Amino acid sequence: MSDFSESDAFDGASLSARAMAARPRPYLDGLNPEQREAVERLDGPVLMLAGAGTGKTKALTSRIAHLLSTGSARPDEILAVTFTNKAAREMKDRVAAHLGEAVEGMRWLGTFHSICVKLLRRHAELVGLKSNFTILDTDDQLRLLKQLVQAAGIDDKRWPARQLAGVIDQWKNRAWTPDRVPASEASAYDGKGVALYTLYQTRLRELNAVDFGDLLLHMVVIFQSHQDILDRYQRWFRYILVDEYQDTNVAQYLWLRLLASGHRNICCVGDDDQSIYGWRGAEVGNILRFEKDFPGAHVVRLEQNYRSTAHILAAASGVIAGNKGRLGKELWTEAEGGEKVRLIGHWDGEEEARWIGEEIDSMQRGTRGMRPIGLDDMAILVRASHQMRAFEDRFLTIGMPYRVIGGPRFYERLEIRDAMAYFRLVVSPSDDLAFERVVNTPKRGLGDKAQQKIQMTARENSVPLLEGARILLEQKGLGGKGGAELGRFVENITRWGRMVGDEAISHIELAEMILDESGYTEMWQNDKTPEAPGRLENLKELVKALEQFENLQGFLEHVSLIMDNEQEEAGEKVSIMTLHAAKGLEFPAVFLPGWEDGLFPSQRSMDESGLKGVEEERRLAYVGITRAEEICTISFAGNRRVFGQWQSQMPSRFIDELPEEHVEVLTPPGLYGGGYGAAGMGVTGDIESRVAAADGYNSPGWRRLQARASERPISQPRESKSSVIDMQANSSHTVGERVFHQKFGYGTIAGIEGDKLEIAFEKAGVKKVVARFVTGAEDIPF
DNA sequence: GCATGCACATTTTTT
DNA sequence: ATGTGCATGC
Repeated sequence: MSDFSESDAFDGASLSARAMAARPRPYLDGLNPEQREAVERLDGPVLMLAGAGTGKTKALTSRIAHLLSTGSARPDEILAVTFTNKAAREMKDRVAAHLGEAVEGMRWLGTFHSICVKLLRRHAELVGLKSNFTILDTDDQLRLLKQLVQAAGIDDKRWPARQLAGVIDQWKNRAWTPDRVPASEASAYDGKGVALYTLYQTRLRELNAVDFGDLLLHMVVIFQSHQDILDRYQRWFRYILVDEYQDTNVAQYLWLRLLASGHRNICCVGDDDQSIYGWRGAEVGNILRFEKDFPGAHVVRLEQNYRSTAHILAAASGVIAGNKGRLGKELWTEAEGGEKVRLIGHWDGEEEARWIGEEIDSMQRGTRGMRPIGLDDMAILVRASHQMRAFEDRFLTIGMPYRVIGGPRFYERLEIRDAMAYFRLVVSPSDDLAFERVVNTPKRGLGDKAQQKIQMTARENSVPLLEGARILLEQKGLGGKGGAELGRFVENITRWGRMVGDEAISHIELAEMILDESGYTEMWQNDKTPEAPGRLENLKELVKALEQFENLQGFLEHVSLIMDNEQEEAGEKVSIMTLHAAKGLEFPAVFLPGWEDGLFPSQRSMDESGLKGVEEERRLAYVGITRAEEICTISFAGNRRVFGQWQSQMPSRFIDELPEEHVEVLTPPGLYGGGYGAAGMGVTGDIESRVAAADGYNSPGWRRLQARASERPISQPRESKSSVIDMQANSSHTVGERVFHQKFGYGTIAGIEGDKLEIAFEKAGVKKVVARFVTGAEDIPF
């Protein structure tokens, strides 16, 4: 058991601890034996191997409840780390459900990054920073690196700054400071990687800024070089809990190991079979090595699944069994019955999207004698985001409501970053990155030349850019329109800066004033692109978000780490997302399209990481299948447009790994039956070789699919019926009318069929769209 | 300083 | 196909 000599507070608290322990523990009810073990074994290292849908969060939150109610730790003595804000919030909510207000005391429940910010603000001076350092997002980071690359006289065409950013990130993920980068990396970025990394870190220090990677890295450095500080935290954090341990990188691992090395009361929860972030530095090795790192560790396996049918679990198990070096775990369920995993092949990607659209429609209406499934309970999970396009196009055409999960997040949007840069500059006039971002946005006639002059003046006087601009103007170094505009800009920023602490104006009014008087709002009002109205809407949202903060500084402080302000629009919708984004979610009905070699598993992953790459892709397949509760439909297409070129596709190798007895092969309407030639309209390329490729493919599923399909006549897809254009249709639209569509922008109506409009879009080409998704162009409020 | 055209690449993504 | 980033020309 654990080493209690460390804990001086414990004995004194034992009376209250005993009293606490005597209280009922409702949170233990409803746990299965394994969960209960994971909850009750508080001391010493514990590895909770929690398969998909096995009640991991329940066990984790019950464990926290147990720690608190047995008096083993006070709320602020528990360090509980997650990867995402969403996970942290969920954990907090669920602990609150057990314990009520006590969660508020859990100051150390959060993401790796948010906890490190708190710690680093306390000890910033140890790494040459002030405690009010700013956190750069990836955008700022890239612009900074671009400047350094250019200053070093490097051809950034051959050596893009983006690549350097990647290299540095990977190094930081491995907790390598510039002086610790191993010699084997010397050739990185044309041999100049390490030098530029050094330069970059110096520049960050000058700017009193850190990037995301630094948050962890700096704390590891501080812990490693200041034993006294480490000691303090080792004693303070009496219990450590880590969620999604399989996703930790080296820096995070070192950070945890340092903190846990005293009492070793660390409980890591994870699933090696769901490690899908190797490409961004996660080390599956961390979880595989746990028992070596923490000798005597107790391993608990949660294998009873409460989510999916037996067929779905068997299919997932069948696939993941192909991986080597697993910790070993097999999901099982008490639930009986259920449909087999469904497998279907299509002619091409568009056909696949059309079929899935129809399938969703029929599931929603409860045809085939099944209970209807709501759109919110269905999801399409793709390997790569470009696959989403086919579905979006199709759904817009048939009027199927959908939502895309992931994509650019609120605070990553252009207009939000611009607005934030204005706020940053007003609050801290020395924020050069913010200055650069907005000095010519909206256009103020300040191009490269003018900006270089500002840079030069600032450098000569060793002052920030804003101050440099002021000096330049005093020296009459910039005339004409640009000079006048710059003068107004500098004067405005200064004026707003004085208002920051002013009682007479709220920070919300100030924010509105900044956006209006800078001309930023106006810029978007004059913009006629389809995105403009949305951007104005987002700016309003941003100002609204300010209400929850006392002042601008407080707002800026928080926003840098909380980038997940996903607001949920109402209404039943099918979800479309990547497999990565789906981790942790579940849906009664799941569609897994695009199971073709090269797409999934992705060619790039295989090329770059070989067998390791395939194994990570296989885990992705496992994650995908285990998202489904009742119906899981896997599909692939024989032909797909890849980078604008038609390519014939081989079904994914993972399809062959599905256990046949748990799979039902569906027959697509009129597909392979007539052979390849008959259906090959509009398809370029070598048909013979595709037939040969298909013949060479001998999986049971494929052969059965071909055999069954050949018994059926070829039916035509519905949409290809010749379109009767009815000018008299009872529609509020007329042919020739100019209209606006949220997604496709402006266009002219070319034809009307019932409730569908055929529209020639200016940008997006000719599309058929359901009429209610379209407004008259004049109705758009500009 | 800005608009237009051409080469280019193109997975997955949190903080 | 399609968007991005850069170079060229006005």
